[in-house]
Amino acid sequence: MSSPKTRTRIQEKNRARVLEAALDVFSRHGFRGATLDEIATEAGLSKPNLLYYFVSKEEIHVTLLEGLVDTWLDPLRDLDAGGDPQEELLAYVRRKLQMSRDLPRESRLFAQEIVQGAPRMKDGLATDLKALVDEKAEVLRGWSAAGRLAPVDPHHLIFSIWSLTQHYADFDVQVRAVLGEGREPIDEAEVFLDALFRRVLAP
Amino acid sequence: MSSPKTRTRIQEKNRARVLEAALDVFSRHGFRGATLDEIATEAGLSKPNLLYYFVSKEEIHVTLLEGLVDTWLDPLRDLDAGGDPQEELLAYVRRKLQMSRDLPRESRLFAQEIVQGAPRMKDGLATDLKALVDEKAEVLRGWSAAGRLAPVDPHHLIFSIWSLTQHYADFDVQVRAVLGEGREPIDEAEVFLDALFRRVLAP
DNA sequence: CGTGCCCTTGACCATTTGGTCAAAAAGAAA
DNA sequence: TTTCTTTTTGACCAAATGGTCAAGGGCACG
Repeated sequence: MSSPKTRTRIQEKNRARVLEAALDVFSRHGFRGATLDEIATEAGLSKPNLLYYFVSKEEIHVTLLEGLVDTWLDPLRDLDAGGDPQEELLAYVRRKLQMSRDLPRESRLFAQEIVQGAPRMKDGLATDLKALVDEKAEVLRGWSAAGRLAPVDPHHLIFSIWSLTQHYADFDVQVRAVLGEGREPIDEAEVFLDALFRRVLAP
Repeated sequence: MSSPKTRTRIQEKNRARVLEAALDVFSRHGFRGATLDEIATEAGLSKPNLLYYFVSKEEIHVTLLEGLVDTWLDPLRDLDAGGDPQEELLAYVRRKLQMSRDLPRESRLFAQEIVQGAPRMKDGLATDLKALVDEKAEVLRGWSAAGRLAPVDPHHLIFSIWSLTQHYADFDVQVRAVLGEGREPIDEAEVFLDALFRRVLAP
């Protein structure tokens, strides 16, 4: 009945501008640290105008987060139980690293939400996320049992992939500070992580 | 001359209480998201009283961060160039994981500062941190060259240790949500990471 | 026990913040 | 062009925020 479907061209465009600006601001300062003024300015709208498209600061944040979860899990969904275990997992690592390269703000937004205790998405974690991870963990367990993959805890293996790839987006400043100028962190990470996981995954 | 050394017992005690409370609040909400009122309340002091011990919100944050850097790097300093490569590095992993267990708030405070671009500690990163890491990276390179350690990029190896261990403090909510109740993430991580790094480090 | 210093606080302040509202401006439809 | 709806905004508001200040309370020490 009251499905919020039909959107004007203007609505479509301005909501997108708001979300784009909000992604920038939220990912830099976290939810509490972000201000509507800053988002509005960066979106090129007045504050009341911004609140014409989203009823509250929280709605913007939640909208952003919701849109993000799927994007975030897609690479894991693509893991094919019918494929070659090592190649499937190495491809997953590559896809996740690619996301750190292409969507660093999204990664940091996500990271901040989790670090701060995920007050606005705990449900999603314990349901959707857990369900998908459990499913894929079962696949990994099967591979291990069949001797096609090292006998490692599948959940922690998945954590290790998340952690190692997202690190290059979330801790970018630190990584660059330590490596010094002239080095391209993620290019190097691609080589490093490929070698690392080849060793880790071999049966 | 104007060294801020001599501190009353009361000063010592109340500064400590403030820092303790601030650690809690900053690690939960980040710098901008934290409020003096919240810190004051949690410290059991009035706001003006709090500002008697620290001149500003920023000074509290900086004090916290400064005190943290050393603690954070100590485990790496302990890496002994004279020891057995694999055992030295595995011990480093264990020490870092122990810090995730014992000092999760400190880890999250640190993480938030980095994720937000390290506006209050960029210098420290590019100087102190880089210097120590470069030094230890040289040790690792030597080990690799001598065939006592896998031939991996030493900087990225160190990043991988940071990332994999701190993940269990910083992303605790997510890890627990995915694992479900009744599992002790860091206990499991100890086993998992030991196995992982044995494979990664072997020459 | 008095004196001087350290500590504490209630009252206060300017600014910022998330959010409202009525009215004007700009489209869209006729 | 007229009418009706969608967008946009200036003015406004209550609450929160970082921070100040003068005055009162406590404590140590002679």
